[in-house]
Amino acid sequence: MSVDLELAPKQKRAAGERCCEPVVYPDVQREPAIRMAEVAKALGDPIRLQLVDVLRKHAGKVCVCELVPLFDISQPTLSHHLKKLRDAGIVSSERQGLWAYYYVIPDGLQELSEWLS
Amino acid sequence: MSVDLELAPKQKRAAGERCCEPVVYPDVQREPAIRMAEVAKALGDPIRLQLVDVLRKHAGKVCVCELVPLFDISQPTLSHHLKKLRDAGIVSSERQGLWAYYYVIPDGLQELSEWLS
DNA sequence: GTATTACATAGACAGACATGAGTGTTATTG
DNA sequence: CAATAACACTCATGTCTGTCTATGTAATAC
Repeated sequence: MSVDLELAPKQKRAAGERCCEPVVYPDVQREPAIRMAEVAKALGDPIRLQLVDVLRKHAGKVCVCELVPLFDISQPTLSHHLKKLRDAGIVSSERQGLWAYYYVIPDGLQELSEWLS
Repeated sequence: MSVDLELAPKQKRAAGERCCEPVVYPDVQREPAIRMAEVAKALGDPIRLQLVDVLRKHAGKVCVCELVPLFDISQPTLSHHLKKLRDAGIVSSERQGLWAYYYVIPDGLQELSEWLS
C-alpha cells in the first residue's frame, strides 16, 4: 500500500537556489489516472452513489421506474444521472418494451477499487 | 458485495396504472452517501488522484515543492487542488519553516474504499 | 532593514455541471 | 387509429470547477 521511502531533508537552502529536486513520482500514470478520475467523478454525487449502491445490491437488472420514487428529483434529472453513470462505464442499460433496466458493469469499478485498497 | 434478490417481474401493466412499486432501496443512507460522494468528487480529477497516489506511496510527508514540478500546472493551481483534498479530509498538511508538508490522513479514504470493495 | 523564497489566497474567466420544464420517442392498450 | 405510459433528450437556469495572473503572508538570507 505504501512504500516507506526516506525523504531527503530539505532544510538548508532558501535564497538563490531552488528548494529541492523532486524525489517522488506518481506510480499511477496519466492514462489510468484519467480513467479512474472519471469513475470517481461519476461517483461524486450522493444520488449517483446511492444509485450505484442500489444497482450493486441487485445482481439482476433494475427498472428505472423503481429508481425514480427513491429520490427526491424529477425523472429527467434521474435520467441525466444515469447517463453520467453510463458514460463513465459504471452501469449499462437494456430496454424491454416500455421499461429500461439498469445494471452495474462488473468491471466498471474495479480499477478504482483496487487502487483504493 | 451484491445480494441476489429476485425482482418481481414487471411486464404486465402499461395503461391506467403505475408501472410498479419499488422493491429496491439503497443500503447506503443519505449521510454516508454524502460523505463518500465528497471524497469521490475530490478524487474526480486526474491531478488530484495522482497527488493522492504520490502521497500514499510515502509514509512520511511530502514537501509541496516536490509536487509542483510533477505536474504541468501552476503552483497556485496545485495549491487549489491540495485545498480540495484537505477539505475532503483526504490529506492534511504541516508547515515547517518555509515549507509545507502534505500527507494522507489514514482513514480518509477508508469508508469509500470499503464500500467499493 | 531589504530581498528572496515557499506557499496560500483573491479575482477573473471559460467551460462544465445539476436541475427542472418541456418535448420527443417508442411501445402498449383499447 | 388515438390515448397513454416509460423513458431519453433539448434547452435554459444558476452554480460550481479548473486554470491563470496577481497579490498576500510568513520565514529565511543578506
